Amino acid sequence: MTRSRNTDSRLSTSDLHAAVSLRLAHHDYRYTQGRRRLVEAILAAGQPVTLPDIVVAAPGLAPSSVYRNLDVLERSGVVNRITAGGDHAYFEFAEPLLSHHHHLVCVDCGSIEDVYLDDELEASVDRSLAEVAGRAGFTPLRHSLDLHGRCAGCGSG
Amino acid sequence: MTRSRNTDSRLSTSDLHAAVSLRLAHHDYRYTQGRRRLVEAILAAGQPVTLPDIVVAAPGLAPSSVYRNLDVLERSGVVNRITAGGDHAYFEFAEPLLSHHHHLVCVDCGSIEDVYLDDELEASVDRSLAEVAGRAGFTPLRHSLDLHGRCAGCGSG
DNA sequence: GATCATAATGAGAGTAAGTATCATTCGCAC
DNA sequence: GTGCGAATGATACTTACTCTCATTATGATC
Repeated sequence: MTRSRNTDSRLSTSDLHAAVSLRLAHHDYRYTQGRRRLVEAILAAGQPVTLPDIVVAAPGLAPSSVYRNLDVLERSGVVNRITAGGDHAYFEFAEPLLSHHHHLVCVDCGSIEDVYLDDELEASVDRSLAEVAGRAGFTPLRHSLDLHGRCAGCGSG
Repeated sequence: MTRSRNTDSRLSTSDLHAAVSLRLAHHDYRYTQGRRRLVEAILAAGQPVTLPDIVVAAPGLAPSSVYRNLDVLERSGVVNRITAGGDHAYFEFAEPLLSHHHHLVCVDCGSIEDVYLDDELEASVDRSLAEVAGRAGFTPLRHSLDLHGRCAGCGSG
């Protein structure tokens, strides 16, 4: 298990709840018990999770509510949806609740791990993307840079 | 409509068919009439397309066969599947049938446009990704660098 | 703390992208 | 031309996700 900046970049639980509450309030959403438990399930995972992951980790949560609330959290900028091609979408905290990072996506098992690149490269990427976006009349919101391959568990087969 | 290197980076139709035929043969697949028409529909689009795009453009093709054949083409390295979160997956020719590029993904309408970055930046990205992949015991196959935002048609709203 | 308007919940029905099935047809080798 | 295995395509199926709606929780106001 590689130790990444992931662990360090997390807010404390109380800070996280405060930040989430603020963002939900800004969109006129309530921070209910179910949403709090959902946020804690994602926090506890420490990596991108699918709906089944969440329901297993927090059996009291109804799948339909989890789907609905993941949508609410995404709309409020609390959570990002990662659609990497597997059966399920993955969810993780959005910036700046989790600092800017990218993903190692395993083409075999579908697992997703967070990785961090140095700021200089990120800046170059943003500059280049801004340039090509400008040419296309495209308004950038965020970029995603994922590495697809085989995770340590699945081997290089 | 922005003019990109997209148009220039395409092979001629006959070269494309030859390359596809080779790749299919290498995987013991036949290059049938239906697969040929599918390839031509993707070529004619000149950008990533969904299954409905293909079926509309080539009404003679049966959806079930198109799905199956897109799978065959993906397995043979002819086509890449892009899952960007919309309702449908997008398909386009894989490298080197189409030269290495990235995507502008519209968060409103879901459309995907190809863009090209300079080789120096690509090299830096690859170096950095190789480094973090190595630390995680991850075997890289390819990277995807997509810019999410709003396309010229959807505005900055 | 009680009341109330409104939002959230959750069980289940519904939707639709994509896959599996299988009898028929096609393509290639001989 | 014959024959065998692969490809086709209509259809049934699977399943991730969404919608519905009666019930319940939430937070503001008194």
